[in-house]
Amino acid sequence: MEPIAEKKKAIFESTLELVTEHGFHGTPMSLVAKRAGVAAGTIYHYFESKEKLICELFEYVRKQAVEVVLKEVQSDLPFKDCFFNLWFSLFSFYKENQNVLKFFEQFTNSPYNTEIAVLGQDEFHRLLFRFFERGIQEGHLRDISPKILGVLAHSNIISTVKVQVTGRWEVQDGELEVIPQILWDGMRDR
Amino acid sequence: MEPIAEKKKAIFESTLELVTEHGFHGTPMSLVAKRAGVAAGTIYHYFESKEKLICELFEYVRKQAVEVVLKEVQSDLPFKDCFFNLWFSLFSFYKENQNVLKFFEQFTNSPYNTEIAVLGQDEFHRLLFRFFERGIQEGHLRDISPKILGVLAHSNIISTVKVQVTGRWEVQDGELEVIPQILWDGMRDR
Amino acid sequence: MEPIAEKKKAIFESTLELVTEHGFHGTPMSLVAKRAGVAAGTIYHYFESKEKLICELFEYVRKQAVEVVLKEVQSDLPFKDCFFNLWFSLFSFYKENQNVLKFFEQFTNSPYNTEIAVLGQDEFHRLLFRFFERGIQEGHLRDISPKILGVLAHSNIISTVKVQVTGRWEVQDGELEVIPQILWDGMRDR
Amino acid sequence: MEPIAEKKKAIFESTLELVTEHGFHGTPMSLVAKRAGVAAGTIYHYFESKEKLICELFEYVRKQAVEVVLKEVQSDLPFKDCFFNLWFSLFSFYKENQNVLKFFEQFTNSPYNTEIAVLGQDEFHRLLFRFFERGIQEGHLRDISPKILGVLAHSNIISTVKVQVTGRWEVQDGELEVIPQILWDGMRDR
DNA sequence: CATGAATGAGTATTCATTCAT
DNA sequence: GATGAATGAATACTCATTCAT
Repeated sequence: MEPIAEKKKAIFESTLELVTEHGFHGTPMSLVAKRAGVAAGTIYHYFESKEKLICELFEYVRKQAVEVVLKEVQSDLPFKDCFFNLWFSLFSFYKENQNVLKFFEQFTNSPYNTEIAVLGQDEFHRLLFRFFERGIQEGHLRDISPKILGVLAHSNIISTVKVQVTGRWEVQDGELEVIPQILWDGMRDR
Repeated sequence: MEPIAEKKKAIFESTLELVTEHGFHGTPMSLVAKRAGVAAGTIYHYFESKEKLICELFEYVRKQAVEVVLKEVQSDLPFKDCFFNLWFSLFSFYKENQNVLKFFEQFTNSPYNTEIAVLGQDEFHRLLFRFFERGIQEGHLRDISPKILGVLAHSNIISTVKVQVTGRWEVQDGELEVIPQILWDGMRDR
Repeated sequence: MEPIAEKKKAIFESTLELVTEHGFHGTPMSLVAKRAGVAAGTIYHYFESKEKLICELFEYVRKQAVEVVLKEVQSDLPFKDCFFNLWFSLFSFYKENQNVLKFFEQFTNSPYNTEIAVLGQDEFHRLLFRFFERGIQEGHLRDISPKILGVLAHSNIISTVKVQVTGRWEVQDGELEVIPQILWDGMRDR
Repeated sequence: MEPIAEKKKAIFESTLELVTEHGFHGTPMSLVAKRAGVAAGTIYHYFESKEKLICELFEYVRKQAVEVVLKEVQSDLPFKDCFFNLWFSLFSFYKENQNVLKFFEQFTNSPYNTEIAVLGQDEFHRLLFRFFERGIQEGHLRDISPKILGVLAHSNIISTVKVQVTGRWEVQDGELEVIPQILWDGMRDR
């Protein structure tokens, strides 16, 4: 895989910032170009159209999330440890990359999002679902569709990030650790 | 409270449909007008601008969700029953009004959403948070910020709706009931 | 001549104020209506269209100027006295009705002004020109086209009003009287 | 000073023609573009908005008038000769550029005209007033505010142009020369 | 007579995209 | 590859005018 051209990366970063701040429509190509330090026409050497740019940016950013999941899921630790590690890793990732999170949500609910209409077609969710399948098969989790477990877990993480940011929720000592515990206690087999 | 003018309502419905289908930018006022069966200029008798229309639509739709919550929260049933009733009521509401759900998510992540930047300023969340506060005080739930409990519960419901729709998850017999149970088992005091 | 209906007059006044302040285009009929205290539709009982309203307002206002001229021109005083009286009367009229003056100038240079493309077709200029013709015939003024004398005199008056207002010219004692004197000294026969 | 871009000039010319013919409101940007031979959007590369276009056109055109004045005012001729030269130069300028004259008057009486609310803030009037100040100091003219002398002279010139055009005044032999003479005879010191 | 909701043609402006340099 | 001037289709919004009440 060739390393991403420097300008291409600059365009990605510029787009990410602008879109999370002003939305897709509030982000004209001319602005993307200016902030990336290139000419408007240059963008079209790297991307067919605005739509393609947005979609490729989504792929680009999602890969980062995939890597976070991949690292924890491949570990040899017992399932429960993997589970908690995954929770905290993803939490930290979204917490430290809030514009990535915002971009995901904007994209998901936009008309750009066509391909991924079907859940589980992408690497991120495939990994996630397989992980929860393992948890079921190893007898740690309730025997319910791994899809639902994965989605519940993911939304649990995202909500926690968002409530900390927009909810102005001041986390008390040890309070954060309770949240994945809530999730685990709910999903574990009984 | 005066009843909403017929045309105003038609404009609301038309906007809701179009925006959930094509996004804010993909929804020109001319189309809104045509589908509502009014002239373009007529919209501006009822709404100052497109932005105002979107925001008022949000208020209009949110009220519907508030009523669902209100009904369950005011009941005299024991907390646990309330909890499950609330879960299923909101689930049904979103399931039957999928475009409302989609509109919420689009709006929340759009630049239109300014006022509600702070969680808990609106009636919906106030009710929700108060309900979970009650659960804590009555000793049913873990002693953690009711804000986080409320948000977790809400995202749990929404995710369930979404996974059924976009995840093409075929619910098995009795499988749906497990989900609020997961939530409850996780959050209940121990 | 029937007295002008009260509402019609209110519409005239409202239009005059708004047009002098915001121009023709900056004066929507709805605003005219609101300031006149009538409904938008009511205007169309009195005036065929916006254009007609503007033109009739022009006639209405011009009549006031005509009366000023008429009064001085009909007097039995010697020509020179008439001349100075006319100068001061018109000066006072414009000074005290600055929005009339502004409206005249706006109207004259607007596309509404069609009919009066030819100078001297209207009562105001007819009176003016006849007065200067008398001055020539009586041997007081240079023998040059009375049209040009009339126009020069009128523009002299208007300029004096305008320079006092926009020029922030503080008139010194006796300085104002010099101006018609300048005019007279220039035009008188020699 | 860089030379004005060719397209910018074309836009200026197109605007001048259309505005003098149909007024500001009667001149849509699309027409300006078409007559200038550019695309509608192109105008916005050179001008922020219609308002800016109008205002810059005013500056552009006023410069031409300033140059006419400058040339005559700087001359070493005796004051009286300068006076008559200035009169005829400005007269010719307005006569040959009637749409410039019309544009000036439209602009002056429009809501676009904000800055120049105060007389004498602009180069044109500064030059004019200084010239008449000289005439007073050299003892040629009556000792009255040079502002009023300047404005009277200017309006005298403009009126002459207008009366020739709209008044359908056929100038007789030697008749035109009388007009600046009238002005001079009125203003000269006695 | 009076109202003001409704109309819809008209317009300034934006912005994704192209292409000559 | 890179530029940015030029394009023109698309769209939010205004406002003169009408007409049912």
